[in-house]
Amino acid sequence: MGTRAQVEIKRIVERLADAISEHRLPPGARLTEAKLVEVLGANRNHVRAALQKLASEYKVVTIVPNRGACVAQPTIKEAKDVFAARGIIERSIVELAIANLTAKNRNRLLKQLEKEDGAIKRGERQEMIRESGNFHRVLAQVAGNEVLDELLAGLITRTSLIIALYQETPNVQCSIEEHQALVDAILAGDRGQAQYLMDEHMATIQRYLLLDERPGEVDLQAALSES
Amino acid sequence: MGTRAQVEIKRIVERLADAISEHRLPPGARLTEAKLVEVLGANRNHVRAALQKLASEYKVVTIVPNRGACVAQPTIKEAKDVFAARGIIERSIVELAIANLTAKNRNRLLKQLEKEDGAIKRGERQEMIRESGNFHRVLAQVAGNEVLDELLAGLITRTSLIIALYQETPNVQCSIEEHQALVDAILAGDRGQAQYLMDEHMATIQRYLLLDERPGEVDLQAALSES
DNA sequence: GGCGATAGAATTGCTAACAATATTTTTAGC
DNA sequence: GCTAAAAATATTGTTAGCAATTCTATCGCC
Repeated sequence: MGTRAQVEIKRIVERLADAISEHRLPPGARLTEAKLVEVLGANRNHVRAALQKLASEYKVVTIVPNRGACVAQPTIKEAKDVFAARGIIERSIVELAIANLTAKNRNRLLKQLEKEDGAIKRGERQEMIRESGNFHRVLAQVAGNEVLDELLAGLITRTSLIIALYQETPNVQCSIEEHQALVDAILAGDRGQAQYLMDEHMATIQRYLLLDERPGEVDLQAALSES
Repeated sequence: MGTRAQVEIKRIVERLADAISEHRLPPGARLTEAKLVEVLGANRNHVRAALQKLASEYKVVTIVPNRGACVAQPTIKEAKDVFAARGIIERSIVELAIANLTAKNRNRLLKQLEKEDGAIKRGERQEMIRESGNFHRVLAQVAGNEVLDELLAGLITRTSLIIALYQETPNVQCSIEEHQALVDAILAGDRGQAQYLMDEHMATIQRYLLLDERPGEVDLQAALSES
C-alpha cells in the first residue's frame, strides 16, 4: 500500500489506540465510520483499514459484520491471559535490560521517571496514564529486543483497555513509586530484586481489578428466577 | 468488515503464511497482486488486505510503496530477537502446560507426537514441517493461555521464514526425538527438566543457522576491490 | 395500550473504473 | 555499438458510487 495511506492509517490507529488507552473511549463505545471520518478528517477507506487493524492485531476493537465497530469488552479469561502474558514478557525484559545497561540507557530510564514525575506534579491525568505506559516501553527499548518491545506494546494497549473495563476505583494504572524502585534495582544490577519488583508491580495493578466474577454474559434466567 | 471478506482474507493469509513456513515461497520471492489473484482465485482487494496483514502483523512480507510485495528477508538482528522472544514464551508455556495437565491435554500431546511420527515415516517433507510447527501450537493450547498461543503462532511463522533464509543445511526444523523427550518430561511433571529440554530445543534449531556474519547489505566496494 | 409488520433511513460492504508510479522496451543520437 | 531519452507496458494506489444489511420510526391490528 502506498506510503501515504500507510502513514495515514497508522495515524488513525494511534489516535484511536491512545484514546482507548487513556480511557477517553470507554469499552463498548460505538465507532461509526462516518463519525470517525468527520472527526479525524480522514478517508473512509483509511478509517476502515485502521479499524480492521485495531480489531485483528490489537484486539481493542470488536467488529460485528454489517453492524460496525465498537471498543472491545474483553472477557475475564482474556483479561487474565493478557496479564499473564504481559507479566512473562515484562519479567524477561527486566532481565535483558540489566544485561544491556549502558550510560545512554541509564539516562533514558532516569529521564522517563522525570517525565512521569512532571506529569503527576502538573496533575495532567491523561499525560500520567500515557507516560506510565511509556515507562514500560522505554524499559523494553533498553532491553534491546525489538520483537519483545512490539509484543509488549500491544499488550500494554490491551491492558489499558482491561483496566478501563474492570477497575473498581478510578485510579491511575501504575504508581510512580514502584517505577522508581524498579529503576533503582535495575541500575544497581540487582536482577532478583528487579524481577521481584516487576512481579509485584504487575500484581498490584491486577489487585485493583474485579477479575473474580463475570459481569458480562449473565444468565438472565438464573439471575431473575427468585425475584 | 463483512464476515465473508474476513474469512476470505484469512484464507489467503493462511495460504501464504503456510507457503512461506513450508519453504515453498523463498525469502525475497515477489508476490504480484495479479498473480495471486489468478492463482488463489481471489478478489484483488482481498489479496491486498492479506498482504497488508502479512506485512504489518506477521512481518513475513515486505511491501515497498508502488513496487509491490515480496517475501521478507529479516536481518540477523531481527532473527536473533525473534528467537529470543520465542524462547522466552516457549519456556513459560512449558511451565503453564505442566500446571494445566488434564487427561484430555495429555492425550492431545501424545496424538500430536503420533502425527509427527506418521509424517516422518511417510516421508512427507512439507507435512513434517507443518506438524513440527503444530507441536508447539498444541503445547501452547495445552498451556491454556490464548494470548500466548497467538503470540507464539506469529513467532513460529517468523521463525520458519528465518530458517529458510539462514539455514546452512537443508534440514528440517525440529527433531521428533526432542519433542518426544519434552513431552515425556511434561507428562512426568518435571518442570526443571522440561524447561531445560525446551531451552536446548530452541538452541539446537539456532545452532544450524548462520547468524554470525551478515550476508545482506554487503559492501560492494569492499567485496570487489581486490578482484 | 401492547405487539408485530412494513417502509424509510442510516450504516456498512463491495466492486470496478480511474490515476499514479515504476519497469521495460523502443528509438534516436553520438 | 553504446548511452540516454522517451514511449509503452505493467503494476500498484485511490476513489466514488452502488449494493446489501441492519436499525428506527411509523402504522395497522389484536
